[in-house]
Amino acid sequence: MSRNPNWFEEELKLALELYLSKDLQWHSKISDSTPEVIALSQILNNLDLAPKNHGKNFRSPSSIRLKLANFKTFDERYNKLSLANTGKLDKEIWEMYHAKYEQLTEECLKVLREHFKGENSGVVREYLTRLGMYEDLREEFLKYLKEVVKRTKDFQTKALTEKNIDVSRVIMNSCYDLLKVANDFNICVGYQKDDEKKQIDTYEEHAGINEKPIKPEKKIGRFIQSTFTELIAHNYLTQEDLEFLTSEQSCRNEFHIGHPFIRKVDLSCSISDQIKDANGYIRYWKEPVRIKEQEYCICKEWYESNRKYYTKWLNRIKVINGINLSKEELNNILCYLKKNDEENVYNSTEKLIKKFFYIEHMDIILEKLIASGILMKFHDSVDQLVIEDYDLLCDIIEKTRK
DNA sequence: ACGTGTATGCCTTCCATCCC
DNA sequence: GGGATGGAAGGCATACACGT
Repeated sequence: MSRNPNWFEEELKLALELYLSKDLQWHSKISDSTPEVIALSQILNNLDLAPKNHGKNFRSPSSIRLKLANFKTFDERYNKLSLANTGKLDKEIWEMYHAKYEQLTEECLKVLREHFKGENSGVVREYLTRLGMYEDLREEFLKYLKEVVKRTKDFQTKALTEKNIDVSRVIMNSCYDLLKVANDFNICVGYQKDDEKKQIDTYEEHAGINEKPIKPEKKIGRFIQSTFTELIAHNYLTQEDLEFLTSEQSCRNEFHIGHPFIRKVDLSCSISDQIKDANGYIRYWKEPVRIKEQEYCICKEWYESNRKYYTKWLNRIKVINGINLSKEELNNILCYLKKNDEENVYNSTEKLIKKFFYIEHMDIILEKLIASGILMKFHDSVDQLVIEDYDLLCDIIEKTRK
């Protein structure tokens, strides 16, 4: 591949302008993805000075960074040499302009007006605006845009407490539209990166009244790994649970998966064969977990359709094994809650503590029932506790029955 | 010299197809 | 229709090449 041409005087002026406009901290953190570096690269690629049919690496962000590093060599603010082998012209341009930034800016504007032939959108426009190519109304506009976004978000928060679900939905959708327009504008003027756009998308799925914005769920595999490790860390699994999880039939019934949830492994032998099924296909994650002095591998064959079964089991384990109560006592509390619910009698923290005065730390137990999703505080009130997951409640009553 | 791009291989996730 | 099976595709870490 032919070598890129040496830097032209005009290009060096633009590079030096960027160099001088930034502080030492900025220089210490630049990379090929720094917006100003990208912008300058795009500008240099669109000067009519650039040779036709130049290679794709012509004045790439990497080369811009290198040129900036070259200027660093001359900079007295750095007490050590940055890069040797700087160009002769680099030195000349540095000597000519490093103490005359205002004059350099004028020169750069002249270069751009005469030689820049490219598009001026996004980061490039921002860069040119900084140099004074355009009047900057952007700053002013962005200030108002920020205020609009802030107020829109306030509306969203208020919509969460709106009692009429249809009204809530209409407000949420309108807010969503507004935020999307603001977001698109921010991206268009290079104020926000493309990947930050996702934050707005989560609002689209918002269901309305009394529900938190829906966050994208962890992928099933990661979800299993993180929550199961949490159970192990809290020592929630009993010997009986472990036997259940190593049984193919039990796991098929409970989780609808085709392999035992966990499989005992022998660390003295190679693990690679122990994570395979009878046909030699890998069905377990290779990193074993340690539970009660025994190593186990976790089944990796989880699909999104299994999530509901696993979550149900997980919540049950968290309540039954995570609340320090006998099954009988837990059953009493849950039956009482169920009965009240059926008779439209409301529950409150105070009332339940009073009723179960003989159980220690009833307040903590109620918090755990809320955390597990069985109960919820209606409109964040401690005075009114309602059943959030009736099925889970009944499921646990069934499991704790004598 | 060093950050970035690319290739590689292993591991994980998910999909298409088969079979009961 | 739904579970079992095989394998494709995706994800990720790592090594290495590249540019200047």
